[in-house]
This record gives sequence, C-alpha cells and structure tokens, in this order.
Amino acid sequence: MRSNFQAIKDELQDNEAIELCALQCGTIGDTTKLKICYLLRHYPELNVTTIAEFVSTSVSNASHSLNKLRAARLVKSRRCGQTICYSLQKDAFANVMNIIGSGGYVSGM
Amino acid sequence: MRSNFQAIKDELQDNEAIELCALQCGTIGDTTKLKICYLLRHYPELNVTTIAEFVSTSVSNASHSLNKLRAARLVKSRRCGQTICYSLQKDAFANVMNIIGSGGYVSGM
DNA sequence: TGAAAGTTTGAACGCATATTCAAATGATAC
DNA sequence: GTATCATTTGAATATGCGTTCAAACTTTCA
Repeated sequence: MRSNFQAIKDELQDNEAIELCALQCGTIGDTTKLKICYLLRHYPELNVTTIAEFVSTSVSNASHSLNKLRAARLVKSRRCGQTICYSLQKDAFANVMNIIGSGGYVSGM
Repeated sequence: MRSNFQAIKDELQDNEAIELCALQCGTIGDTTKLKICYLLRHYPELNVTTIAEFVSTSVSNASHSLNKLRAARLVKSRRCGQTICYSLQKDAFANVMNIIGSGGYVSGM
C-alpha cells in the first residue's frame, strides 16, 4: 500500500488511463457529440444523415463529430452498402467509469 | 413508449440532464481538473496548495481549476482556519453515469 | 457512362479555454 | 500593526475547438 506523497504524484503523471479518460470526456463535453452517444446508446446503428437529423445539426458537422468520437475510441463504423453505419464501441465508457466512479470519497490510495 | 422521430428529436433538444453532463464532462476533459477529481476521490479533503503539488501545477492554476469544478457542481469547499478544504460533491458524477452508462447499446428509446 | 444519394474532407471563422503572471484578499501569530 | 502563509482574482497570451461552407469522393442504379 503506497501512501507517500511522491508515489501519488508519480501515479498522477503519465497515467494512460487518466489521459484517455480526459480525451474521451473532453470529446463528449460538447452537446453535439454527447447527444450522438446518447442516441447510439439507444439505437444499435445509425447512419450520418439520420444522426444529423436527430441532433438537429448539419450532416457535415455530424460527420466531423463522428470522426472525433471515433478517434476517442467511443464509436465505430462499418459500410452498409451506400450508407455508413455508426455504433457505440463495446464498453466505450468503461475506462471513464473506472477513473471517475460515481463521485464521493471511496478509500485511501 | 415513444418511438417516433419527432419525439426523440425533441427529447434531445433542451435536455437539462444532457446539458449538465456535457458541462461536467467538458470540465474534466482537461487533465489538470480530471486529476484533481481523481485525487479527491481518494482523499476526503485537500487544500489548494497540496492539490497543486500533487498534480504538478501552480497554485493559481489549481485555484482556477477548482473554481471551474465547483461551477460544474463537481467539487465543494469549506474554510478550515487558514486554509480552504476541497472535497468531491456527493454523487458528483451520478448524472454523467445516467447519461453515458458504460457504453454499448441498451434498449429502444 | 452519368446522375443521384450518402459521406468525407479541408479551409476558414469566431469563440472558448488553459495557463501564466502579478497583484489583491483573507487569516493567523508575534 | 506587521509579517507570513494560503488563496483568489483579473488580465493577457496562446492554443484548441465547434461550426459552416464548398468541393471532392464513393457507391448504387438506370
């Protein structure tokens, strides 16, 4: 059980899980992208045009947003003939959950 | 059970829970603030100077960050004599959890 | 081949944000 | 009161981001 100052400071530095969590949270820190995730959480697969209509934005903006979501490993895509189907990654937010929990003090480090 | 297009589009618009979630995720989308939350998840209370040392930043920056975290209702503070003690809000991320879940398709809307 | 539907791309703009610095505030002890 | 420690505040800078627009690309179907 590590509990000295330097060990904790080190754990906070260059922590991949924290970096990824920040990237993913930052990505859904914008309502357009968050709405897309929320939508895909309840629809297994949707194409860009449909997503754009649901979240009331342009197709171009939806496409840009989906690109960022994919870069953050939150969304994946596959071609379905003429359209491209987007869906949530499995366990997309598992890492986020691990880092932030549900809030409140839990135990010593 | 609503399942038509317009109802879902409306649900996505002016949704307070989603707006709050975006605000809170955006706030911890920065490593400094996320580290502070991570730290406070494991320490019941810490003052600004200590937090700044842990996350390897200036006291001023830590103070600015804590202000944003408080504005996003993620952190609270109380005066302890000469210093000010910061702690995580109870159920700080409860709303975030509700919106994003852990990822993956769950059920129809 | 050519048209139409679906999607992506890159540039451009304006706006928000993180961080730093210096100065100001608040509390404590001598 | 004054010096010291802890913290906040505001301005300034630079960097990053969301959105829009027009143009390009891919697939399908006639």
